[in-house]
Order: sequence, then C-alpha cells, then structure tokens
Amino acid sequence: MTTVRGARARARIEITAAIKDEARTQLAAEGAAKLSLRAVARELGMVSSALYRYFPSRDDLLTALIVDAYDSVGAAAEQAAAAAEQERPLDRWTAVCRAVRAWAVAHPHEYALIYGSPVPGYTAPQDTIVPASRVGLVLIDIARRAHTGEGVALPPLPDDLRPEAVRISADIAPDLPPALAVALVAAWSQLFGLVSFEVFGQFHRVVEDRDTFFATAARRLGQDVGLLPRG
Amino acid sequence: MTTVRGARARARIEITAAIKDEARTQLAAEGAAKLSLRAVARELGMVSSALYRYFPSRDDLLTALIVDAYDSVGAAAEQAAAAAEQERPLDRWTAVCRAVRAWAVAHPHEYALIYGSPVPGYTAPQDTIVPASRVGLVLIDIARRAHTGEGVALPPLPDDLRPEAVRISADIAPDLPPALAVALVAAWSQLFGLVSFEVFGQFHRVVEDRDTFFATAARRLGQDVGLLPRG
DNA sequence: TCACAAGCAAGAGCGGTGCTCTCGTTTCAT
DNA sequence: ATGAAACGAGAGCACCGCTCTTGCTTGTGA
Repeated sequence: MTTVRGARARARIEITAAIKDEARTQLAAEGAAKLSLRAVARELGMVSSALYRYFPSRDDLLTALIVDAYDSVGAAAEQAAAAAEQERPLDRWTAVCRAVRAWAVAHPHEYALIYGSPVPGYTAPQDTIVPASRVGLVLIDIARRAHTGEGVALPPLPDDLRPEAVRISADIAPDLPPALAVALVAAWSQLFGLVSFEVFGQFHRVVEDRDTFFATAARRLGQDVGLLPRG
Repeated sequence: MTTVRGARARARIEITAAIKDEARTQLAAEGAAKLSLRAVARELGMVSSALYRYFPSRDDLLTALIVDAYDSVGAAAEQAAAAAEQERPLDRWTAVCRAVRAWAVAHPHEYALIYGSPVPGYTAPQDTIVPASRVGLVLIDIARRAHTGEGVALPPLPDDLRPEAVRISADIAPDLPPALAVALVAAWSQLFGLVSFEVFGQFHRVVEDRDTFFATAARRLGQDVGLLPRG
C-alpha cells in the first residue's frame, strides 16, 4: 500500500505543505526574487537549516511552486471547459481563455513564475513538463471536438510550413490536420501574450476596459484556429 | 553649450558606460537574478562602494539596462521598417516582426528583462515608458500607411468594445479608426507572446523549425490588423 | 523487546550579497 | 587660492543560500 506509514511520514507531508504555503504567501507579497528560505523558516518557527530536510535547495522549492502553479492554472482551464460543456466550440474556447486570464490576474506572481522569465537556470526541470501542457491540452480538445463536429475553417498552409506542421501535428494531436495543429500552437502562445501584457503591466495607460478587450481578442483567437462564429 | 565640461565629467560618462557594459556581460552570462553589483565592481577593478557613485542601487542599474534594451529592440524594429520601405505593408509588418524576434533570440536575457516578469518592484519606472513604446510605434506606422494607402480590411467591432476602442484609438493613434487601433494592440501583445514562448522555452519539443513557424504566424498577425495579402 | 539506523531540529559557520558610513584625496568653480 | 563638491577606498551591518556537526526522536528488524 501507499498509505502513510506513521506519524513521521504524515508530519513530513504536512510540513512540506506548510513550507509551500508560506512560500506562496511570500511569493504573492514580494515576488519570486525576494522569496527567502530563511524568512520562510523564520515564519514557520523553525531554523533555516531544518528546511533543507524538505527541499534540497531554493531552486527545488521554486520548482515545486512552479509545478503547483501549472496544475492550478491547468485545473482552472479544465474546469472552465467542463462548465461550458454544452456550448459551441468558439464559446468554450473563449470561456477557457477567460479562465486562464482570471487565474493569472488573481495570481500574478505565480503566473510570472511559470510564464515570465525562467527564474532558476535556463532549462525547465523534467517535473514541470507534463503539468505545463495541461492548458494546451484543453485547447486542443476543444479544437478536436469542433473538428470532428461542425468542422473548422482554416486558411491554407504555406508550402514551406507543411513539413513542420506535419511534425507538430504528429507530436501534439496526430488526429488533427496539420494546419489546425499549427494554428493551435500559434494561438496558444498568442493567448499568453495577451495575458502576459496585462499582468506584466504593458497595457498600463493603453487598455483600460481589459475585460472587454480580452474577451474580443480571445474570441478572434478562437476564430484563428478555425472555430466558427455562428451556426 | 552642453559639451563635456572637463575630465571629470568625461570620466563619469565613460565609467557609467563601462559599468553598464560589464553588467550586460554578466546579464548575458548568468541572467538578471545573478547580476551582482559587487561582481561588476570587482571585474572593473573598483571597490563595490565606489559603484554607488554612479548607480544609487542595484535596481537603478537594472532600470538603466531596461531602458537600453528597449532602445535596442526599438532601433532594430525601426531599422527593419526602414529597410523594407518599398515593400507592401504586410511584408514590412512581417519584416519588423522578424527583426524583433531576431533581436530577442540574440539577446535572450535582455529580452527577459523587458518582456519577462518585472524584476524590481511592480510598477515600471517613468524612464522606461517612452522607450518601451518604440516597437509599438513602428507597428502603428505600418498600419497607418496601409490605411491611408491601399486600405485595410477589418472585421466589424463588437458593440461592447466600441467605447474602449475609441479610447485606445485616441490614446495611441487618433488618426486611425478604432477597430484598427484595437486590432493593433492585440496583435502587438500577441507578437510578443510568440517571441516569449520561443525565448522562454515553451516551444521546446513542440516547434522545431521556428523560423518558418514564426514567419507564418507573424504574417497572419499582420492580416489580423487588416493588412492585405496581395495586390 | 531492545538496540541500531534513519530522520530530524538546532546551532555555528562560510562565503556571498546590497547597502551605508566615514575618511582622506582629487577636481572644479568661484 | 579656497571652499565645495565629487570621488575612491575601506570597514562594517544585516541578510542571504548552503554546509557541517551535534544531539534527540522515531521507526524497525533481529
């Protein structure tokens, strides 16, 4: 069995969670740059060296927070998709986009952790790869159901992009046409361009009514992947 | 006259430049997080406290680097636009996009400084606002010349977005129709979504032939702001 | 059951950081 | 020429990530 063996193991789980919680609090308050292991330990009433029993280094703590953040935004996207189950593909698409944006606005520092400049080294740890794909999978699924349902309308693929489009399609969604796969990847990154500019303040004194602006932009993004505007 | 008054003022300019150069070197080598004032001073053969005569704090040094980076990518965009002077608007658009991407790939850490997570506090210093708009101005100018020339083709503006579109248009380009202004802002942010995902590694094991992928995506972005594909 | 290994908290300490303050010295303007 | 401003050097403060050692506690296998 994989049940908790005893008080020791249970305590370890609880303390690990408490460390991550406190770290998230400091992250939200001051940002990733000022997140300090010593301050976390201090706040938890333990000495800093004790914290290294749970996370081998500061970067490992950050990696754990990154994984959690990916899972959190991924769950938000999945939940939005499920809630819009009965709606038309384009409406489900925008619902998911808005959920991602809402999560980002609510957790700006966690968003910065996963979609801002890579903070630790330069290569993402292996643990983060799967959680990082959850939002993308939701978007792919919406497109897939539109494709097998009422169909999608896409412009033709340029000749020089066809080999790469075939490769991308094989990698992320072998059942979808290459033109759709490549449009999805582009829309995926452009969605986070919209969100990043809002969260990182590039829209300051440019866009005011960001809700409405984003809703329209997200809808056009959905049309760019071929989702049809109306019956 | 504003000429240099003496050896002292000349030395100050040179030392300030040397500090920024060395800081940029360390930035390119290790990233913004590991940029250390002491290390910069050490490398320049001066003591760390002397460096504070030139930059009041580490954040001020970073701000100076941010301004320079904005100017650098802005100059690259303007240069690309000038080089494509005679081409059709859509081709000039993609030329500018490719120049921005090329700059970002060549200077990933400087790119991260300006389009990644805000590193110092949360509000951008006043000095950065004007340089930050240079790329945007280039894109606006391309659209303006297309608009007053062969025209642009844009989908209708949703009713609920019209007030905000009018506001944006008045802010950034009063001579352009609101629908065009709002499309420009969206495309602007989406362009940096594409670039950020590539520079920050989100395309790892997803997109391989990034040159071709980006070229097509940038071209479609140009069409999204109404630039016409062919005569 | 009990000894032993593993897990754990605590403390001291190392090298590094941003930043401040003081103290002579050099440069410039009056 | 003299006084003010700018400057470089050094010491020092508080904090950081991280390591090592020292005892104590917990769980386990003989």
